[in-house]
Amino acid sequence: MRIATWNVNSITARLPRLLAWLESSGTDVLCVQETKSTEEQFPAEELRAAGYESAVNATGRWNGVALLSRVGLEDVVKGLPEGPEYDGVTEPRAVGATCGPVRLWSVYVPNGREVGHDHYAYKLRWLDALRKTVADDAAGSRPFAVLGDFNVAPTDDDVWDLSRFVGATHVTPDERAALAALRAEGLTDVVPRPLKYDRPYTYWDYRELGFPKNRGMRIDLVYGNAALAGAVKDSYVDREERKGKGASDHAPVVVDLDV
DNA sequence: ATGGCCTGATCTTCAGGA
Repeated sequence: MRIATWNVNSITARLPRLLAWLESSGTDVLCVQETKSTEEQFPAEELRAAGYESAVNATGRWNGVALLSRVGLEDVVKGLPEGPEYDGVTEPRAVGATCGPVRLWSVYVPNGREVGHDHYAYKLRWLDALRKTVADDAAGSRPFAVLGDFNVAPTDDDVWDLSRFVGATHVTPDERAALAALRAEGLTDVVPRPLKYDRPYTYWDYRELGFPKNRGMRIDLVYGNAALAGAVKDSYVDREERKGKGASDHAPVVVDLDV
């Protein structure tokens, strides 16, 4: 079984590439982030024609997440039950479902903007709400994972030049502690192998030739419980999908499971 | 070549991304 996560940066703009990639990669379940769509705009019919059911949590031009599955889609939960609001709004950043033998969450963790910003405090509260939401499944015996754009680089090796991130979000001790607390519930960081160079970056800024210069970050993560992590046969970053015209600024992270 | 982005909506300008 092949599962994957991909921040597509607009599912409408990415639809041709998304459909082509689903077919070429043979992915069974894809966790999608940044749909930048309403649920009405979401291309569920096109995906259904390609063989995928959709579970969508999306409200408009910002955020938006989905689960696409061709192996079943049951017990859908939209949003974190105890998730915090930002500016009085509960943003669409999480959706969970059971897809055949595995239960998965697709998440888009808040960016944080700047250390000390209200959005940064919101990011930390959001990660704690995620931890509480997944604790039971993380400790359970059914294969389970949280996949998505975590907007945190877990280690110093997960950014292309640490000196460029002094004082910035994504690398602070508090953000990394929030990931550690998530792992402490029983989740393992399933680190993919890079297809090129030595580090498995998943995001490269559109600006300043970030991708050609391999100025990347590993912020799209797969956190699996023991049953899922133990079933991993392979995992890689499909950097080929970051190439060319009409690419997202994130590449898919693929995980092959023997389940 | 010493610069260099992309998206959708508020739409020729902006917020947000990280």
